Amino acid sequence: MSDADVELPESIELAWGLRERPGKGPRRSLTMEQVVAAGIRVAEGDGLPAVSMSRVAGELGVATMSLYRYVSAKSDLLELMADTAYGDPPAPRGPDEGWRPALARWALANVTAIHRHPWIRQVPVSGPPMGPNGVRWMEAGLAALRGTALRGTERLSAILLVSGYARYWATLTADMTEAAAREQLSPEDVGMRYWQQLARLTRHGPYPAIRELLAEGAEGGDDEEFEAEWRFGLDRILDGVETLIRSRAAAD
Amino acid sequence: MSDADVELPESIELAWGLRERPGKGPRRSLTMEQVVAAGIRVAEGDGLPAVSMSRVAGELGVATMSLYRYVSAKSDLLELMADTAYGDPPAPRGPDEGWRPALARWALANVTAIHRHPWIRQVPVSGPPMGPNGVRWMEAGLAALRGTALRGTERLSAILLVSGYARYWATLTADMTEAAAREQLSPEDVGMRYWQQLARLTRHGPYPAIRELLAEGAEGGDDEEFEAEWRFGLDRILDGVETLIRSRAAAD
DNA sequence: CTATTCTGCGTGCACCATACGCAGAAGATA
DNA sequence: TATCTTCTGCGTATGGTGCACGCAGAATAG
Repeated sequence: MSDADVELPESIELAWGLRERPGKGPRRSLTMEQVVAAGIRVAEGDGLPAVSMSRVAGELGVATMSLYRYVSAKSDLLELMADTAYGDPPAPRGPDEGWRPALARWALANVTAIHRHPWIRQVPVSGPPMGPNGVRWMEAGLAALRGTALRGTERLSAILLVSGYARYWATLTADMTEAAAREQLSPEDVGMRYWQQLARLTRHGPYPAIRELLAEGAEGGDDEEFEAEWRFGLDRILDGVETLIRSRAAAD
Repeated sequence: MSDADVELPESIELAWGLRERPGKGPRRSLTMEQVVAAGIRVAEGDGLPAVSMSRVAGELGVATMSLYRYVSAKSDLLELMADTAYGDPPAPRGPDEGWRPALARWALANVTAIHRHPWIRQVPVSGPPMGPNGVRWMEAGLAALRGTALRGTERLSAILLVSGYARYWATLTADMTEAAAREQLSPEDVGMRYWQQLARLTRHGPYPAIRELLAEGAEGGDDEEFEAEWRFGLDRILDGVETLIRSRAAAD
């Protein structure tokens, strides 16, 4: 099975620059980068819902349908936008760096990337990463675990786990921040309000565990608290990975 | 601060049945349940994109705009649909059941719920759970961790972590299954094809960790392999939680 | 019996993704 | 140089979308 003739989706080939310019026909007046950049500009300014084909085309001064010469559907454009927005992965694991701090850095970089472009989280994921940056992030994540006793598929599962958590976390916090901004409140207030609402809903009825939680005093959301909750989840995952690595190492 | 007068979003109040029928005016001809059920029926049959206000209204034999007497925006309807589709949480932790099997059951129930209604994963989450079922699931998750040495916020973080992973995992597998069905392939083939595509893209260039992974033989996706990867992630998380519980217990 | 309030819903608006096909540009071939 | 082939941008058209607005009439309160 030779890899040379594996078929690739059109927009992926374009994004990787694997497409030779066809001999005939007029020159293209746009580049893929320009189209994607225009989409990002719109999303950055007015949010993902504002990204319509006509709006993006307007941004570039071309007709709406011209975009379909670069992208086979809107979803393609969105995917490429997300890939571009992730940007460069964090620096690879240094020679003296352990897998754990390296993976923690990688996880944080995931969160930062989403927070820098909050609209990313609304781009529906439609499969494993194939864009140039997505693959580079994958490489960086796997590199953090090189040399450990983990098998290949386990390494992959581990970084999928971490990135899933990071995405989930970034989504949650970005949602709260946006809700707060929309209603001219502080994020702390939004958190507080949620606890009050939950308290009202669960005051009566079979919710002992929730009431126990609320009674403990729900200090809802100053910045350190946020940070602490992120660390909590991440540390749980990394502890789990460490447990496995140790047991693997002990078995050899 | 009395909880009694905390303001709640309109559709939430309606869903919890906290709204007394106003004296005046004509009787409503529909119930919230009917509207939500109609939306679910459409999503179930033709996918979430097919859920338009007019389509749902048609399903009920009423005019499009009538729905807005029950729901303040389409996003409200989607949220309520998701809440309803989650259905009953799994059975609470039994008296002889440890926290770990209980939480594992809860995690699996999350996955099952999404797989049973795959469109759920395309409903954008816009905040912490407030629907009746969402809160009940929360209660069940917290209950699994009652009696452990964990603090309240830690318990919450832990179940958020688990449910985030479950959602992420269910999304990934559902995406693959749908892609396979759409192209008349088996899920194994779709996985295999991805590895081939990745191999082609990373054949040249700075991707040593990925090539190492691919060289190890990427047995892509029979059912046990799937199951094993799910267990991998879940066990990592639970190991992490266990580590913390042990250290807390030792400290006392 | 009247005033009030809430109902379902018809109309209208702005906007959306994208199928189709055409005129003309550019290189390939003769 | 002339013709052919292919690819370009894009105008037009289709069949949707969510939802603001306001009206006629139903039901209850006083």
